Amino acid sequence: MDKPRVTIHDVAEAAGVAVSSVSRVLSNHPSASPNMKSRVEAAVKQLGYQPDLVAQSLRTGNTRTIGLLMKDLSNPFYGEMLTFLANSMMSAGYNLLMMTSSGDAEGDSKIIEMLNQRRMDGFFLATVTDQSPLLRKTISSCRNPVVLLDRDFTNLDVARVFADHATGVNSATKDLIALGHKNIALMDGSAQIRPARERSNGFLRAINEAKIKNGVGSPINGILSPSSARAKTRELMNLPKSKRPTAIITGSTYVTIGVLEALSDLGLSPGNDLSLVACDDLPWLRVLRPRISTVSRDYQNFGTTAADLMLSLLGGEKPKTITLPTRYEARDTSQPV
Amino acid sequence: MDKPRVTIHDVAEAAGVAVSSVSRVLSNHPSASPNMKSRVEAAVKQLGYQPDLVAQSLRTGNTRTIGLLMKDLSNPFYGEMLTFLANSMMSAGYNLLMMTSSGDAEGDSKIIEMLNQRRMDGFFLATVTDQSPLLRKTISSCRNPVVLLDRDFTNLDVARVFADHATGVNSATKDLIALGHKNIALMDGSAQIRPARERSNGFLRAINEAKIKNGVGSPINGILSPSSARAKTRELMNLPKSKRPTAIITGSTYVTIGVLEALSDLGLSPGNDLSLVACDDLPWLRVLRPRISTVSRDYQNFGTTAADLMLSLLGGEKPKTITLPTRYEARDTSQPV
DNA sequence: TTGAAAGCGATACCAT
DNA sequence: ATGGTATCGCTTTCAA
Repeated sequence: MDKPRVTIHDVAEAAGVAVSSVSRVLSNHPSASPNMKSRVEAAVKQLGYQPDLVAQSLRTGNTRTIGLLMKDLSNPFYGEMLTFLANSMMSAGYNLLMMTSSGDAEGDSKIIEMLNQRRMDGFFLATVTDQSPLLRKTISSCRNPVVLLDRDFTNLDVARVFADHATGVNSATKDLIALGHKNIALMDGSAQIRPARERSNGFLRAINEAKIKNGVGSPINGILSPSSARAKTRELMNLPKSKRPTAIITGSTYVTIGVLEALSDLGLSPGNDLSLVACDDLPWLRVLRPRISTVSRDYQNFGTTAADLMLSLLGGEKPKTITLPTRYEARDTSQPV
Repeated sequence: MDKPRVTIHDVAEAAGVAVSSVSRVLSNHPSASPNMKSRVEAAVKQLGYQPDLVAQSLRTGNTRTIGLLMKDLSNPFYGEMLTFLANSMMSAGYNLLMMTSSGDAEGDSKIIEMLNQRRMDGFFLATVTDQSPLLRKTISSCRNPVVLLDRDFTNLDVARVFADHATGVNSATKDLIALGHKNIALMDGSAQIRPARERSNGFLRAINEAKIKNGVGSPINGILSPSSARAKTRELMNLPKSKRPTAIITGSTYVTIGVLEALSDLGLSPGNDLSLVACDDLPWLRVLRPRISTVSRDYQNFGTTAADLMLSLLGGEKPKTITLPTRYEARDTSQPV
């Protein structure tokens, strides 16, 4: 039942050679006679020896493991993206130690420190905020390569993968304006992280360029669940007609779900009673009727790009920032006022 | 830039004490004078010392890390569930090393071996199949506690968390039969894993008890993507009327999406032209109209139950199997023939 | 080509 | 209560 662990010493003994020789054979060192090789390999096979990766890490100083921190594995976009990230890293021989964010900067900071203590070879970070000086400092203390996933700590010598949310939302907003909308609501999550800020930027740029005064006012941030999106939407739709939005742009999937629920509550139909653009084009959106207009990003591309970037850093290259496109696609719910 | 790592030796030297004393203070050993304590703590603080967890693992033999293997992080149910699993384990002081399945038994077997070499303190496994002797053998060689996530390797001394798919699907099927359906199709994923098999069982039990001969025949397995579900559905709906299903039960989210796409292609509306029951009640289903009948399981419950079970095993308790309920909820798409 | 031994950074036993 | 030292399992330098 409790078989003893077989170590490199056992192999050496069984083969009648020194441990250093065993190590050489196992790591394909050039100087190893065919005879030595076969003896060691026979012993390895016979004993079913498997190297202890913890000991190996302590000695060599690298773990071949990348730490990953993100807020929320249940976020559909990140879930999809992660599959590709993980697969790319795995086929390059790296593993992922995944941590879910605690929800605040102090907690995330602690997690990153822990990953450091575990000697991670690299870090993928999607922290809960990118505006915290504490987190900024903790990240700067990471001894190994860092790739930020759509987070924008400034003046940090790390790599970044961005999605160009601003351009996509800007196109969407411009299209809605061209369709005659003057009361457009952007409902989004936390402005503590880059994506929501970028969407705001793209949105406001279009509003300002068109020189309309947007009846709804500024982007609405801090909506973190379907239920709060639902409540907020009902509130908006009950405004006096002059301030009531004729179009809504939803920044995240959770918001989209809540908005759709609210519209259903109110007996309003998107595309008909108001226009709607959703950010993130997930599979289930394809089965909704009417077809909802979207601003989409490619999660496969995001995942593999982040992995490639990490691998280049591990290979000694310099950190850089890569921005991936987003695309506005008008469907049934982009309609004239 | 490349600051040297500060070790326990550095702390000992700075404090003018022995390394063993530093270790004692850090692990709250009873015999440590207040004076010693304060000297060490001062040195730790001054140097910013943080223990090396790799070295610690090698010495103590435990990593406080649980290995996790699953097919597909993008599977929405597992994504949601994982959040709760991860949070529970983290608050108990454990981390998760997450691996995505390679797609075949050999690959999964290799991954589990690797996790073993990394000295994981435990294993959460949702392998790509639970019918492989190779995998069975590899799992039995795990030295630390194993919790199977809805996988059913028999005669293995490990813990299991099951969802009672059979009962939920059985209720759904019975309801459809009561509504007059005699041609019911169950479309599902791989029968290599327990969930699809259980759904088949629950389905067939209802069919046989009702003594109807189901026009569609046996459950349809092996549907792994929306596109193949879409193709299969079109094929079914083009059958001669006597064999054409009047109701469909979809075993997974991917299948549900594909079926809905196909129905849209064919100009058929669920609830009206045929009945439909979907397994797994995800948030976005709530915004579809008509409301789709579902067989649901509680992902939060699944995640925390799995975590609690693992923690009990780590605490020395015996492995057991826990089965969690599923629930059939009739909505707008369970209609009379 | 091969073996002996030092060392990675901790913990814990054994003296004192 | 404290210090010295063996040990965890491996890699790598240094001699032979």
